[in-house]
Amino acid sequence: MDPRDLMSMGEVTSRSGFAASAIRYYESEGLIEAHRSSTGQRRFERNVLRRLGFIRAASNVGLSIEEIRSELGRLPDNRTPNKADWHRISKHWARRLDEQIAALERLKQGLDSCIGCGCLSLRSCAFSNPGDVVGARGQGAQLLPDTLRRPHPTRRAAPTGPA
Amino acid sequence: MDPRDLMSMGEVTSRSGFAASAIRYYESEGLIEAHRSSTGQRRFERNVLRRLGFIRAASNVGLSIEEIRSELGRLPDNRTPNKADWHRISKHWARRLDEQIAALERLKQGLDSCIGCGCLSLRSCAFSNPGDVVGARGQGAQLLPDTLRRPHPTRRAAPTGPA
DNA sequence: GTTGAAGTTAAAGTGAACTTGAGCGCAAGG
DNA sequence: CCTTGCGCTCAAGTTCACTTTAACTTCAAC
Repeated sequence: MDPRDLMSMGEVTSRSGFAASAIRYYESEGLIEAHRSSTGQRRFERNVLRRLGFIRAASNVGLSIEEIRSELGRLPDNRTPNKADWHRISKHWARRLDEQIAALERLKQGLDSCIGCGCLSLRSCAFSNPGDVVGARGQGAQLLPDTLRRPHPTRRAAPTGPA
Repeated sequence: MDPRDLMSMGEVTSRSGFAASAIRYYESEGLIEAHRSSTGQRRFERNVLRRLGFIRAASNVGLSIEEIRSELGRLPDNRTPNKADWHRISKHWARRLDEQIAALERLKQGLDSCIGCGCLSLRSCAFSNPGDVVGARGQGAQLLPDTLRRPHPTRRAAPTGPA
């Protein structure tokens, strides 16, 4: 690998649109790799741009860093990834998007029938029903999957209420 | 208001499904109100249940506390809100959901045409294009609205890159 | 009267995905 | 040579929507 072909941090930030801090973070998380110059500066191979593109796209679809890491891990490490490789690992995104769309449709459905009637009752209204507390637990389709719930870091499971 | 009609914290947690800490938080944020007993315990009017229902539903749609506060602020404060009031303030949620659905459809479309071809190019691929850096800023439909972008607290605007 | 459950406060903690800041070294251009 | 700016590391800060903890007080039942 001719050092001529390696990119500086500045080049990567301007070509990828990511901040330098984000790029360092991705490196620290093992999503991308960097060589070092003799004086310790990062030097990137061109393929990081493609990886960064994938990272942005995946993150737009809602994947976490953890998930992105594991998807990137499926790339071949003995050769340069080709179209088919990228295609393979992003294939099931369509399914995830379909699920998200379906969830929103369900929510809208509930909105029409429930708020449309002005009830918003905690007891009978599935829309505002906590789902675990009043209804049977885990029964029936959740209105929203976790990926679309505004991710409250500390609210890992549904609120269990006071013991 | 007969104190007989007021509810204790325990009653509200079990009827609403929210944890006591969440209820105190909502009170501190001004989303709900509480009276106090002579010894300092909270006493809630029945209408908080309806408000809490609204809060859960709104939060499922993806509204922030800030937005919920302002929506609740539109309720009449001189009389008990009625069906029409609740209906009015939740009316445009359907539109928001439609926008979210449309955004996901666009994303899926992009996925089909862009990742389908294996390109993922930072230059030509709208799917992974940062949108502000490479493309004209603010032009064209965003693939994802802010409500569906995984909300990175510190990333308020799109990354501006290195000056 | 004693006990345990339920309530109170204020302050600190949580998690993700980064950003910001302090305090450095190094590089390139005039 | 000197400045300007890019780059480095490591630690700490940020946001949101709560939860958890510590240290009490009060209520209800026995």
